[in-house]
Parts: sequence; structure tokens; C-alpha cells
Amino acid sequence: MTLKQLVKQAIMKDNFTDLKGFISFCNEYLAFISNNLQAVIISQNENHYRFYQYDKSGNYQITRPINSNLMYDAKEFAKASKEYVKILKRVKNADKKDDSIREIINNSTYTIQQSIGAALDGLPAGKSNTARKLTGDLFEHFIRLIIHEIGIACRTGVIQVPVIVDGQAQFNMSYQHDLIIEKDDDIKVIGSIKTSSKDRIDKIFIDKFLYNKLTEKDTPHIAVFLNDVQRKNTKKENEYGINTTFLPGHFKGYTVKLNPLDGVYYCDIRPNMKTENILKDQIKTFDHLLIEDIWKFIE
DNA sequence: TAAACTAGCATCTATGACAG
DNA sequence: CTGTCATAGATGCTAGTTTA
Repeated sequence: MTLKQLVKQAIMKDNFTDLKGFISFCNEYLAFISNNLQAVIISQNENHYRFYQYDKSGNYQITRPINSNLMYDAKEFAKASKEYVKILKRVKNADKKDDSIREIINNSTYTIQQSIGAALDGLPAGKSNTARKLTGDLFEHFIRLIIHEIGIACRTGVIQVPVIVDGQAQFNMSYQHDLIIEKDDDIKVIGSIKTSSKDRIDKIFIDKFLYNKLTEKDTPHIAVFLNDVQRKNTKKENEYGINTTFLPGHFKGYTVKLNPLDGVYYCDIRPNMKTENILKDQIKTFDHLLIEDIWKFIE
């Protein structure tokens, strides 16, 4: 398949109605990059990040950063993706000590999503925002499909929250949430699903605070992120590095002084999230949501 | 059904902190 | 003082939804 065809496929949401669609797109993309790239550019500050450069058919455009420790190649993915589906179906009873299961969950999720993101980076220069919007939408959809696959019903949608003053509902606030998990008409979890946290992290904390205040409940709020890095240009032409877009100060401030979130999950976790106080208690890799945490929320 | 609105998101740009 | 890096804020454009 050519880059043009891949981009065309990625734009069409019909191709991503089920997990199978995500996986087969990923197979096509990985096959393409295995022998059609102009170059693979290595990030100068963190060497395991790579940028793919397309050839003339993609105007020599350069993709978003790809973490080579998480991204499978075509051959690895062919094998892992089969395991992936099997693991998801039985994840509730997975061996919690088996790290290879966790690796397959994180890496496959990452590889599939980035294959879409990177393919959309092949859109013409003026359409970069289209790529951003679509990757975001597809990531949301992808995570919901995964949650369905493990056997939990979930949806996206708007929740109306009445604001009560002096015992009277004055008006509604409508909240549009990426992830709502219900059970017996009870909202068990509210979640945000985003490719990166950046300037949206504050809102997630605020949402939890206000929602629970208004409803007088203690509904868990979680967040699922793909990563938190972006490409940065260096002084030299054709040299690139990565920037992190996570705001640790805000995250810790809200956690300590407003309210902690009930789970924050990354596919491509930053090193400081594993070592720094507060962060390391709050933030985990994506496998933890599926293997452990999500089951506690819906009990 | 068209127009208006909302939410999203990677990039770009500005500022501040720090090392040499 | 200068250059580099991290953080934070602004930008520009888009898709999808709601309203008129």
C-alpha cells in the first residue's frame, strides 16, 4: 500500500469500527514503513525516540516522535497482535506477575495508535490540524473498544449535572466525557482519554472536584494518556529532539491541594512519573488499568 | 439543513531558571 | 553575560454536535 492510500484509510472512520480494523490498519502501516521510508531520524536528546521521514510521495514530511522501545516492527506486531486480542478477552484472570502480558498490552496499544498518528502526519502541511483532531478521536474510540473487549460496557456522552441553590435546581451543567462506565444506572467511573495531557490536565482535576461537589458523590475520575512528548526543533536544520508536555507542578498541586485522581494511565510513561514523589503513586502504565484497577471501580 | 458553537490538540512562542 | 533547557501560554485550524 502507498502512503497516500494509508492516509486515505486513516481518515475514514469506517475502517476503525472494531479492534480488527485498528489491527489491520496497523499491519498495513508497519509493512509500509519497513521499506518505504526516506529516513529514520534519531532524537538528539532522548535517543530511543525516532521520527519517520516519508519519501517524495509524502513531501518528505516528518512524523511525531515514536518511542522505539514500545513500537513493534511488522514482524513483532504480527505475532503480538494475536496474543493481544487473546489477552484482552481474559485480562480479568491474567497472571498479575507475568510482565510479558503487560508488555504486550502497552506496546500493542501504543503501536496501533501511533501507526494511525504517524500515518496522518503524512497529510499535506496545511492539514496538520486535521491529523490532530482525527488521531485524538480515534484514540478515544480505540480505548473504549479495548474496554468493551475485556467485557465492560462503556460509552462516551454528555452528563447533565444540576446546580442546586437553596434546595432548587437552578440550571444544568452539561459535561461531555470521553469515558463513562455505568452499572445498574450508577455511574461508576468517569474518564478522560487523550493523546497527551498538556494544558488539559487541569480541567480533569476541576471536573472531578466540581462533579463530586455538585452531586454529593465520590465518583472516581480517571485519565488515559498515550504519551506526553512532542517534537522540538534544534538549532541545526534536520536535527530534532523531543520535549515533554507534562506539567508536573500542576499535577502535584492539584493532587495535593484539590483532590487526587483515581487513576492516571500512560502507554508511554515518562521516567519522572516512576521516580518522583506523588507522581509515582498516582501515575501508572496502561496495563494496570486493564489488569487490576478497572475491576475495582465497577465492584 | 445550514449555521453556530464546543472541544480538541500539536506546534509555536515567551518567559524564567540555571550552568558555564 | 550567553546559551540552553524546561515550563507555561497562545495559536490556528479542525471535527463533531447542537441550535435555529
